Amino acid sequence: MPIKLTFPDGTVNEFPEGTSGADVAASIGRSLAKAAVAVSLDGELLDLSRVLPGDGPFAVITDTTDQGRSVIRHSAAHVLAQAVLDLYAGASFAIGPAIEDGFYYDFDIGRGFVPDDLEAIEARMTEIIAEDQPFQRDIIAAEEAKALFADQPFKIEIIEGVDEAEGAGGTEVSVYRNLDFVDLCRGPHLPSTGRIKAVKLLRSAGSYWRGDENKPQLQRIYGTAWESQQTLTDHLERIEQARLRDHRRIGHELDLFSSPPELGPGLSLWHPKGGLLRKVIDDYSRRIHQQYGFDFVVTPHVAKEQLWAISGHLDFYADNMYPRMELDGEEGYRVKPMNCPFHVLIYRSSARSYRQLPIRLSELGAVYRYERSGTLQGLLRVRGMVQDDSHTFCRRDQLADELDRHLDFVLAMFSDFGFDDVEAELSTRDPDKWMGELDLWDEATEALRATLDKRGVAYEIGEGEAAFYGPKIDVHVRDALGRRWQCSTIQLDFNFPQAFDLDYATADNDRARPVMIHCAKLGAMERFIAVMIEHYAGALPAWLSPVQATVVPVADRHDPYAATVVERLRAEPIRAEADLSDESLGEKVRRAITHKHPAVIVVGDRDVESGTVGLRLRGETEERRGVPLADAVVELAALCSPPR
RNA sequence: GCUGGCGUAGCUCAGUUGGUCAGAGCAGCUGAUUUGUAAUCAGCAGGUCGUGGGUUCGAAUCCCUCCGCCAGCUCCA
Repeated sequence: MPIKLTFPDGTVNEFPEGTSGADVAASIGRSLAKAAVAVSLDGELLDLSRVLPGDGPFAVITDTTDQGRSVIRHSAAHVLAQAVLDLYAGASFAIGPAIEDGFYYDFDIGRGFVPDDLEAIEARMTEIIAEDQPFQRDIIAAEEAKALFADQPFKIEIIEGVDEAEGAGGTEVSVYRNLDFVDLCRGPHLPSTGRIKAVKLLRSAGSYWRGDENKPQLQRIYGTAWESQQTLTDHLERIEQARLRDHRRIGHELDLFSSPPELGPGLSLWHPKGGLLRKVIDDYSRRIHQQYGFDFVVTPHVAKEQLWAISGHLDFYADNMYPRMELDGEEGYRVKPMNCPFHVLIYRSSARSYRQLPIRLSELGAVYRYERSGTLQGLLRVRGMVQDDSHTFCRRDQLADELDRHLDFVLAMFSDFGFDDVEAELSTRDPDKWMGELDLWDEATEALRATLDKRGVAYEIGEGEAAFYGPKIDVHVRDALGRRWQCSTIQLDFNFPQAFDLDYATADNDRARPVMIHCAKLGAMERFIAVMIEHYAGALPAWLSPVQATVVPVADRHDPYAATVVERLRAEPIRAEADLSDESLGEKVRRAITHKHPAVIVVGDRDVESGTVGLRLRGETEERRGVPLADAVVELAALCSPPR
């Protein structure tokens, strides 16, 4: 019986029974057949050589698509495992998927891999690829597979766990062979190893079996594979570009902050330029919080340990808190890892009425968390940070509107900072770990979903990912290099109102419990600034630049005029500085440009005479001479004005 | 915390069978230069080669400890 395939263009084509994906690709065109790495039938990816089992929507997966590359990388992972098993007697192998931009495979060879190992492995992989070994798919009984992998404990565990993702399911499992190497795998794979045109091993690192730190530690090798040497080279170039944008590097070059070893890991010092940047962001933050109806509060850095017991932090967060401080004749104190208990105490400081709600308490609060040493990462993960934190207390009937307001706020804020590409994750109730009322959870989760839909934000659902005390939305921004960073979180909290027995008087003069929304907008200032630096490669938007204009006199005799220009700009106010150092003009211009100053203003004889300046904005390769000072001021004022 | 890597002047780095190996560029300081848009010239100064042990006639170079940093795992703003 012929099979009917629906092509991506909507046409339905008939093929005789026994037709393979490769046959179909060849019937469409030679170049397509050449670029094909797999096919998809009814949403399922199949090897090119597989006989198509039935009708359905059909597409050829080519090697330049994400899906195609993932097939290449998956096959490369197999070749990696093959090479490691060849080279290291007694090695066991675990799992090896394709990941974004590459692949990895986890092994146990009784020790770690060192760089020389990677070199040897990559050389062996190159041989296997040159041999162009065909990948061959087999379905075998689970019992047979267990015999086949008798000396491979991780594979046995996968088979016994009938892990579909690894090709095991029920009584049968699929395996892929090339030469004498065989691996459990769902597929699909390239027709042969020779189709891996470019591969490179990048690094090794420890990883835990099943991602569980209580299970054995394996050695993971990361690599990347591409359809051509050129795309591999381009990828490596992108990695290098990312390295050049590293906020630690740029932060030092622009003299924004430092983290000297004497200070302690995860702590940072903000130098004058960085301090100014912080101030600009703080000022902005206060303005927009005010516009969205938040009130400002200030709370201390430490509190009695008992407070953290009531809040539940000692039960659930103690591992991330700095240890107790002993004081003579007093109970212990703890440094705050969060601001919530304080804001709750402020709410509770007087009797609340339904008329007062919602109450939105906001604070740029410095918090300290004892993060495990291995997790620290520049300013992206620190132990001391300032959060733009808020806690909103509202009635249940106000919840949907409040959530919508919070999300609107967050989106407006990111947009002001130049991040328009945002994605969210909606975390829902963990059926085994939750507290409170079921219908409130459902209502709140629906409200979160509705506001995401209303604002048109793309989101994924993290089923069961919510903390026990409430569902949440995490908002991620995508930077110029396509990397995703989590910044905001909008989180319902059903625990605090109960733990602190919060209430308000209803219209009927009953007592009701308020709902609480915890929200960090930019998140941690340290992280957000790091993300911005990498996003903009240090060239921050003018309104954020610590120095907005550098005035360069051509010769000493122009210094007084330069000072006048600076004064005029500062009156705007524009953050301007004159460079009166004993350097050549070219050097001063270069210095201003490499320090990413948004505007360079050069003044010489002609400017002094006619009240003009030479203006060169960031990104412009040519200067504009003879611009009247007044015009330049207007232009720069517009350029440098904050969005709110 | 775990695995691997790294740690030489403020910064970027050279220094590989352990024996003038303590160097370069940039930054800094001093002097000269007064310049019209991405590096003016010269001189000077600057490091107990992360820390503490050990091996050796001799260690930046080999071994161990600790500290810090980087990549990843786990976790997460």
